[in-house]
Amino acid sequence: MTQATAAQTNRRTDRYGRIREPLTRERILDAALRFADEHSLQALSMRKLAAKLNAEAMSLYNHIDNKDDILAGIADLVFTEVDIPSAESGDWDQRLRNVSDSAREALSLHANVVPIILSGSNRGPAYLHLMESVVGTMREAGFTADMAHHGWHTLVAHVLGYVLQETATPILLSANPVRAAGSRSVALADLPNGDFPHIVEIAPLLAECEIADEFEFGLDVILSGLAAKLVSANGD
Amino acid sequence: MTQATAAQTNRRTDRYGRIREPLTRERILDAALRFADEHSLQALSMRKLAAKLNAEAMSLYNHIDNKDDILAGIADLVFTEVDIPSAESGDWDQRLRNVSDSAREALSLHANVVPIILSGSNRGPAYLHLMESVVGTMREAGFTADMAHHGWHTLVAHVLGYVLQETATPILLSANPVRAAGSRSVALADLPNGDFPHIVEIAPLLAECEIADEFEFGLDVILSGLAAKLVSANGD
DNA sequence: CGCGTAGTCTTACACCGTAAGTGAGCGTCG
DNA sequence: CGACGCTCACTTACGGTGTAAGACTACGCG
Repeated sequence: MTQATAAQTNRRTDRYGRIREPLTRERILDAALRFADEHSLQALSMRKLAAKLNAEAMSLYNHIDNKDDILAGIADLVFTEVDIPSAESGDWDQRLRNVSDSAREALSLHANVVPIILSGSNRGPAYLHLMESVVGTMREAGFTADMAHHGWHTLVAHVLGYVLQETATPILLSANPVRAAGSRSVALADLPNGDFPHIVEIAPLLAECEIADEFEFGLDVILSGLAAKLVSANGD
Repeated sequence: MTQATAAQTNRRTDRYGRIREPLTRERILDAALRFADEHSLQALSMRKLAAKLNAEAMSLYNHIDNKDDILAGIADLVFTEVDIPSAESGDWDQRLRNVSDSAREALSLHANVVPIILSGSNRGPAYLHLMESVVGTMREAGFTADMAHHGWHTLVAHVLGYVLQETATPILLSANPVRAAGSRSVALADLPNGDFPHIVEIAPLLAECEIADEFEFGLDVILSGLAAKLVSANGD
């Protein structure tokens, strides 16, 4: 049963005799991720996704459980793109920095998918692989299991929190107003200066800042904080 | 059950003569938040929300723009519940700690709403008020506008990142499997021990840990990091 | 009284996720 | 070879969604 020949004979023709690549879970998830990247999550529907694959909506269900399955699938696909540093690629803190940067980059590249990841209910193999690597790095660096656990949480919070701001803050700065609970519309441009002096003051910084630099700033804070804990623990 | 007389003049009767409280933006958002808390965001539909208010779906549109407006509204409503410490309530770092804690608590109390907040597109007046207070606290503590800007981002990332994990991690620990990109199902319980030794090692910690403590751990790291930057900046 | 206006309701439309059932093409076996 | 059964894409259908359009009702005011 070689896979190769199996795939070959799996080529089918549609009812009009045209040769067509068979549907696969992989092909579906791939198309779904591309669709989400190009358009938006909201726009991703079974029918439209199927159309991209020259198929009908219901055909997808032969390969995936339901739409949530697709969403979880493309979320994990994103984690697939995170570079996991090899064990010999530097000190523990450098490795953590690298993997954090890579994760941030992967998430940023697929900003539309971020909400799925943020809503949590999807921890696939790629995510677990990443987690294993990070926790392992810390353990090998000498952190106790408890500290590694803390460190993992802190790093995840940092990465997710920043990606979040990266995808979200532009809205605050855009000209179109933001309506909310008080039934009032607010745009940063026309904030009543008297009410929000400090926001107005840092508004230019918000607008022009490289979020990547912000990210690095916070990562520094966290990694040096962790290093300090490591030293003090070893010292005792 | 007699209604409050305050609303007396606004009282209307429906077509069958029954007295009914008139719809308001406030009442709608209130009901929407309660509905989301009790059920889920997915379950929140215009028709069901209207039903809760003894009205029809289309009636809601007299008071709100569209469903997104409702979502943004309840997101901002959550920020309304964050305690903003007064200027005299302690040192800057204590105030930042308090407001961070309060924000985390408010978000945790409305876990179902968190995805809206995380998806970003909603920065209402309550959010701005909160932001103003935090940035103001830092500025008054002596941070430069630039540093306050950094600090704001770091704190937001921390709070959001943690709330996220608080609402998400239980799933990793639950018994039901997680399917993802590789078309494999994974549950923490039956991870192949050889493949993920470090995850397995800290699994009990993940399961039993108080996320609130984790949060405090990271907050310590960040606040002390900020304090260090403040001192060194003043020193120069 | 009659008019304007604000608020609610009914109806309708296009679209959604997906349950159920149909049928075509293939591999396998007698 | 013919017949079976399996895989998989298809069609159809159902109950749900958000919301545009317009009809109706009840109120405040001149």
